[in-house]
Amino acid sequence: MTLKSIAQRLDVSTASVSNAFNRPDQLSADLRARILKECARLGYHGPNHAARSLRTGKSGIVGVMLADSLAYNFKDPCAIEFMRGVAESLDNQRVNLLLMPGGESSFDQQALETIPDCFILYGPPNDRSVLGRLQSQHKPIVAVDFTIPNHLSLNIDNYQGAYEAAHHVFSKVGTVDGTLDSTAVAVVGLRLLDQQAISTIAGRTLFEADVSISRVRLDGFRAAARDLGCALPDSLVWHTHDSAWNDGVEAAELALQTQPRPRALLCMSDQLALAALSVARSQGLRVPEDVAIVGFDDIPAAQQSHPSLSTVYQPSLEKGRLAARMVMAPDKHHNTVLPTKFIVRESSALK
Amino acid sequence: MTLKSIAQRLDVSTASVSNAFNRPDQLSADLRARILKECARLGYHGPNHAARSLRTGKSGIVGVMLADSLAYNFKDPCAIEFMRGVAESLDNQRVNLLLMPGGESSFDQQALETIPDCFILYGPPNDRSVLGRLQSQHKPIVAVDFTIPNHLSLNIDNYQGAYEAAHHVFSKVGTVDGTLDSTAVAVVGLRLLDQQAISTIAGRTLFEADVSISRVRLDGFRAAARDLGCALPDSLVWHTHDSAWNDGVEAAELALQTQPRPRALLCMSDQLALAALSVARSQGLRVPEDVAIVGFDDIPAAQQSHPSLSTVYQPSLEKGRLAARMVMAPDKHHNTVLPTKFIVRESSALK
DNA sequence: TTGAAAGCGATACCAT
DNA sequence: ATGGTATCGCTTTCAA
Repeated sequence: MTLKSIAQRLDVSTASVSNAFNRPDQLSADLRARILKECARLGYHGPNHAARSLRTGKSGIVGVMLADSLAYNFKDPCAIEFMRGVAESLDNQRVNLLLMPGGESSFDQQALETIPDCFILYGPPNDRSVLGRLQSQHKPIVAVDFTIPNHLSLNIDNYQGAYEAAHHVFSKVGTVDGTLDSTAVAVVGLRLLDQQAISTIAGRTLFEADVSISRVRLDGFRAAARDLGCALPDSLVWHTHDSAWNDGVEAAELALQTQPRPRALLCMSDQLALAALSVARSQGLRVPEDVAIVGFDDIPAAQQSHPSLSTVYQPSLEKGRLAARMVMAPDKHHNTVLPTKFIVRESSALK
Repeated sequence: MTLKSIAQRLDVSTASVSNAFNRPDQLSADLRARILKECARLGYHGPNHAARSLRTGKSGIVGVMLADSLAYNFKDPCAIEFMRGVAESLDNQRVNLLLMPGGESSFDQQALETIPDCFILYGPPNDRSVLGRLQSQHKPIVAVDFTIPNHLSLNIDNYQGAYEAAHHVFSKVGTVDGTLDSTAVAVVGLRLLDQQAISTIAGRTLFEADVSISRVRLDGFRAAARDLGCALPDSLVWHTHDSAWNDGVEAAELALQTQPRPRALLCMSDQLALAALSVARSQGLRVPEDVAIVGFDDIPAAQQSHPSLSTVYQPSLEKGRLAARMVMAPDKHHNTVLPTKFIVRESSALK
């Protein structure tokens, strides 16, 4: 069943059949009705996507490229909220969404990259080469949570959120009996270094702030400490590669092993913080009395945990919605930074 | 940059360039290396997907059609786990995934349906007409959580899980002082009727068991009650249209309003049960002492709630993995029913 | 091993 | 308002 065969059967031109589907104003209502009716009867359900796309150069699909594998992102509550926001905006515009992994890409994968009309990049793709490829297509691109020169970007105010969180924590536990305590606060960081292993950042080279949101968060932490006259030694800042439960557990165990034991843990994601919470509990530590714990993101589970988690709220859903709107109408938008907000809950509620 | 222009620049045939990408054995290693190198230099990143797909009739994409909108499914923990499973299997095979909404579809949407090489249908599509359209394409289809004649299907044992859950609940609260109590248990059901409004099923026409997994669960509940000599009156079985928080709250409020108040709530999803939990709490009811609550699915939040939620575990992740494997190799698979298992936790832990 | 050419299914220009 | 036809970029058969 092709458009052509339909045209022959009805003894009209292919153009008319095509127009019946795509440009109702180009033919009489009568003819259009007849064509559409016959198509339904013969089981022709409309133009083939590949052919139409080849001819028009458009696909009606927005590509959402994730930083790494799809499976990983389906485990990340922030990514899920983000995708939900994108889906919501796109649904409204009757546009479709192709999820693309940002890992190493074979030739077959690369062919995929030619499908979408525009791209939302959720974080810098693991495979750095895709960036150049996408740019060479000259299609709209929106970078989320990072920046690409000469393209729209959408970020959140990591610095401010981190600053507020750290300010709160340091002012609670940064001094002991009025004297500065440089061992009071440890950080469970995420992707601060270019390594898989969990370790402190002491003596290592950090990612720069322009490529790593974690680095920005760390800078926020540090600034708050400094402004309060406190210190945040590198030897108390831990790096993890993934935000997965196991990494959080391992890093939290190491962090809480330090002598003297830190009185607070600043975590760079709620997932890490939740894992830390469970480590603290299993070590018989009271939260927040023995150790305060603060997260980042404000995923749904943060409110539901016990104790509930103090954290930095970021508007993941709204970020997704906006990213979709931006990429659909790039000319009507500017680079944007969405606000974040520190939320005090039980896990840091020291008097 | 097209394959043809590359061929001209290098003074070779288009066939050779194509072969360089697709069939290394069809040309000398030297020539291939030269072609690939020049492509990289000139910024040709491989064949255009639409053209290749038009020509070969394959796309390297698996379509995952959800029952309704994408946004709705990104809110459903089961759907997310399922998609994660699919993504995991597909990642391994270097195949890609196109998420497709199963709601009402415009012509543009219908064009999308011609892209994938095969389809996973996660629940019966809201728009019933897509089923016929997909079938007429003669591509592999796997139906998940429902059945299509002459196509592979993958289900879970809803009946057994529901039976176990209800058996547990009725044997705890089904009799009072040794006499049968037909008001002991209410059901918060999901999509039992073809209506949006929340109501009991008394006097209404239920979906049949072959199109509604909820109906199967209800049948399991009923059978367990019957086997224990108890009753499950239609007037205590509530229907909701969505598994969203608000629906759960509303249905639970109505259910708990019945006089005498039910001693247990059998909910058809954990989302509904969690909402019921919160209703019970806000009414000052103790769970499980005043009212026991049981869910279905065993989403992650079920263990984390307080009290933790008794529920029927279903292997959503594994279901996704298997669905992907089935659709990629339909001949090697048969219709499958995955087991479910009732898990007792605190919300029904009556002695 | 390489090249020429047909054709995948649709669109849109240009005639009529 | 309708029809004829070149063309989108690529794959693949067949011949050289």
